[in-house]
Amino acid sequence: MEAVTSPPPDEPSAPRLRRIAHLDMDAFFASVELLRYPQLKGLAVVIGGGRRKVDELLHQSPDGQGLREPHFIPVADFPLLKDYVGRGVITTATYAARQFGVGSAMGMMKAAKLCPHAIVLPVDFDEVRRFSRLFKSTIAEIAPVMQDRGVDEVYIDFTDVPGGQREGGRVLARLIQKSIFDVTGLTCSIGVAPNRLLAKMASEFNKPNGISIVHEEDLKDRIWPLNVRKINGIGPKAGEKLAALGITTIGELAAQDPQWLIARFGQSSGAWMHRVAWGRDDSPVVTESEPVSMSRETTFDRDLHAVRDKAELGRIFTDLCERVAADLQRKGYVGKTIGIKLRYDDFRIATRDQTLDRYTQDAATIRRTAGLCLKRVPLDRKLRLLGVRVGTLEREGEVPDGPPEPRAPRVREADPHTRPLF
DNA sequence: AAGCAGAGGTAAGGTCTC
DNA sequence: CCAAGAGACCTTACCTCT
Repeated sequence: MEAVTSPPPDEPSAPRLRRIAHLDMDAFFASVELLRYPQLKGLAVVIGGGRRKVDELLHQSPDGQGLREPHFIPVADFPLLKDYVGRGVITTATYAARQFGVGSAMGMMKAAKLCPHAIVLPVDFDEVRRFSRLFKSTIAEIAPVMQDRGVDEVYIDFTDVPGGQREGGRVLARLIQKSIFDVTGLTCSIGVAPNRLLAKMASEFNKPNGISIVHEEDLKDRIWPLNVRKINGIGPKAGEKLAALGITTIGELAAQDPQWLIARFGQSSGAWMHRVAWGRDDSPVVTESEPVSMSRETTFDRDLHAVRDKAELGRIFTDLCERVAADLQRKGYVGKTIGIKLRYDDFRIATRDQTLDRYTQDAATIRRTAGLCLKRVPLDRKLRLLGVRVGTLEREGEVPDGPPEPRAPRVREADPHTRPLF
């Protein structure tokens, strides 16, 4: 038996509890922009969805030569406003702009009306990604079991990290918060709880720059009073359906008979709803995962007609295929299921796909297969969006080679009234 | 010839998230 | 005529094989 040289970081006699953290960067996109352009602090700023034209306009010098710092243009002062921002949406807005009712996913035109003096900035995705990598690597050095959840969010398993048990995780959360601020100058909010589900809700309790600790026994007091929409996975549709059934809070959801929920939401969703309302979730923090699909899609500047705008559509289509192919090649993946997506002028969506008998990352193959998909979809309405997707991905080089028994693709007949157009 | 059950794949649509 | 883009996952239906 060797002598104890230093005290263990956590209470030695206490049982080790599962402690999961959810970390959310505060107003990430806007904060990154403000770091770069501090002169905008306190002003109404809307950050646009990266429409190419907005980007061009803001970075173009007045004489049309070369790139420069973005102009700070109030949205109302855009020349040919509609041409530039007509179909774009706001990614995020600063608090000063939010006061006017401007918010995420709102159309730019609407934002222009609500807050004409707001400054428009294009999203600088490279810069956002740079800060994303920065804060994530900072976390990973302290707590290696970390799961990506988009650019500004992660889950962290505190259970076996030194300090992860102290004060329910508060000590480690503080350390991570401080480290991120030291490295990036950005603040974040952290929730620590027995599982991911509760941690995600907890991280919202004390924003911005806050820490919130939730224990099993807090369920009744702190979770059940919340609206069901606070549950990650209950969106507008399910929220509305629950409301129509007279269920508003998580507590009311928890009070329902599981079978009653299953009868209304299906086996999987119904059972899941009951589980999460009781705060139950044993999903692990997954440190790495493989992509399932890659896609490219674009909304046109104006609605396009399959016949009249055939040439333009064809160019866009080819370009999308080439971009997906380039993405696959750059990231080292091949895929087997080729699909298209289109959105009509009335916003209805149609998708078609076809599974090949061999994996590919080749633009021409993708283009050819996607073209077949396109023939199976009605093209009598104008289109506003076109997308190309490649699914059933495998890492390049690790592909089970060739099909044992190539099966003829089961393809539904194209509508006889629709002609293959491009 | 018809029927059933279960597994696994394919296809289409939908929901949800950031 | 306000309403992006990328990705994951679910449900339902249908097909094939055993």
